[in-house]
Amino acid sequence: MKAVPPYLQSENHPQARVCASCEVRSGALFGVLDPNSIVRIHTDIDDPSLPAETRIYARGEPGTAVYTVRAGIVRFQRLTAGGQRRIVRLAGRGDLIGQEALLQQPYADEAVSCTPVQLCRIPSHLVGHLGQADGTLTHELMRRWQQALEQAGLWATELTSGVARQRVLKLLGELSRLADESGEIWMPRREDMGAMLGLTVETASRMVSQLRREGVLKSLSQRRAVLDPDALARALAAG
Amino acid sequence: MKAVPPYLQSENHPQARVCASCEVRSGALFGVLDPNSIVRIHTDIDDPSLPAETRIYARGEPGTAVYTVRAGIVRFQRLTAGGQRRIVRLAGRGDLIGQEALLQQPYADEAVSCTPVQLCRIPSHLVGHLGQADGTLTHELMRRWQQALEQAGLWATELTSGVARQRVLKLLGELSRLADESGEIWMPRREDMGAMLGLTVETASRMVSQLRREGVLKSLSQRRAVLDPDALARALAAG
DNA sequence: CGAGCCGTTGAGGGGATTCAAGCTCAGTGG
DNA sequence: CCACTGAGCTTGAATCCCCTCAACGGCTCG
Repeated sequence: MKAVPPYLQSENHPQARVCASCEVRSGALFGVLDPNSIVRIHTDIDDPSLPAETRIYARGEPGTAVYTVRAGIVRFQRLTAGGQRRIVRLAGRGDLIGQEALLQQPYADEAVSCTPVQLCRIPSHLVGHLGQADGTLTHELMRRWQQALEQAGLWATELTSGVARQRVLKLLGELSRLADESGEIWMPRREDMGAMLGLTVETASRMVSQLRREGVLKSLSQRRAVLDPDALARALAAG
Repeated sequence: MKAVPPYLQSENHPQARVCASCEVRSGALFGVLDPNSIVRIHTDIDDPSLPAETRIYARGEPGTAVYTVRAGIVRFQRLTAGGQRRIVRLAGRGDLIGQEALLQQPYADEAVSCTPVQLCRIPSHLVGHLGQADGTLTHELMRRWQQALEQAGLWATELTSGVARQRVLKLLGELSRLADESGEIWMPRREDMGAMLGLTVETASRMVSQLRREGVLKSLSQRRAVLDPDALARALAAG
């Protein structure tokens, strides 16, 4: 039988319930802090809900806060030296974004909501000087960093090479891993798919249309779709 | 006037001098540990020199050690689901590789030496449980993680989109940043260039030959070349 | 209902790939 | 010393895939 974490005992505090649910979803990033820290955090963190296509922070902006994604999908993007936009990876429920703020560094990418999102905004000064902070927290943070690096590698290897059809198929696979429990996936705008895969809007559109005709994909609305996992797997295997 | 770090005082120990030079080059990753830790480390670390094209570790292999690159160039690569090799990024002098070992995780990528390399092999158990370790060390480690993530993003944005000529030019720019003080750069095998840029061997070769004819590049040997920085900049700007 | 954005589809051209053939160069052994 | 060898590099020709340019339709919103 698991003991109730200290910060769940103060249920009267309005922020407590938010953090509780957050704890469930994000793997207890701050569940290891001592009660005093938790009380301080409860009073200072914000949990903004943002509409889709809202910029959370810009690349190069001084990093003042780190965020947990409680719901929705966030994209990280950058501008090429040539001025074109590239999406580097996506973050979903439970992911930590803007960690570089904890190092007093400017944000490395621009972060934009792809869907309506619910965040947890934690001012970086609250986490304090990381050296003095609790060891389990820093360990967890490093785990997050490694996870992000792994993700970046996966995107780089799987989504930037091969023919257009394969790239789109692999992206659909990734999107299904970010899906909520409804089984529906978020469908990016064609321009965003292009920026993720290094393709043009037209090519992305052609591939999606083709897959829809083949029954791999069924559109529910402009931004929602359902996949046929078997058909997807078969199409991927067919090379 | 800077005080002599503790581990430099035991100059009689053979490993001490290696670490001293390592400290200079890698930004004092372990310069912050207390003297006792340093002594322990001196006795247990290894500083292997490996020829080119040697695998340092494999993807998925249990991570038992972290390495500092003291000299040479290391590539991180992975296999696509389709079985083709992709190079995700490069590491050079002063970079830390295989950090995931510190989290008791398997290595995320395969690491292979591109040139003869000198490494510093630090068994992960020496760094101990990161939570209990010195705060400055964990802070420095997190900085390294962020640096790797930034690099990965740069590779993803700059080297995987645009026409082949531009990609090769940008790669040359990156290689010049990894160059030693001689002003010569390491020229990858064409197959490796392809794996870095998502191009075929032939296309990579054509682009290099073209740039050589234009005077952007001059080959000294199979694996060494010198760049004309101005010509490179002009070619990049010409779009 | 017009405006604007987004998605779709078509036609044509261009750039990368594919397939194929020489070439260079370092290493080997006669 | 030099032919032999094999791996890597280069170049050519043909094909194909993706990009570019363009037009059109659907949808939302003022």
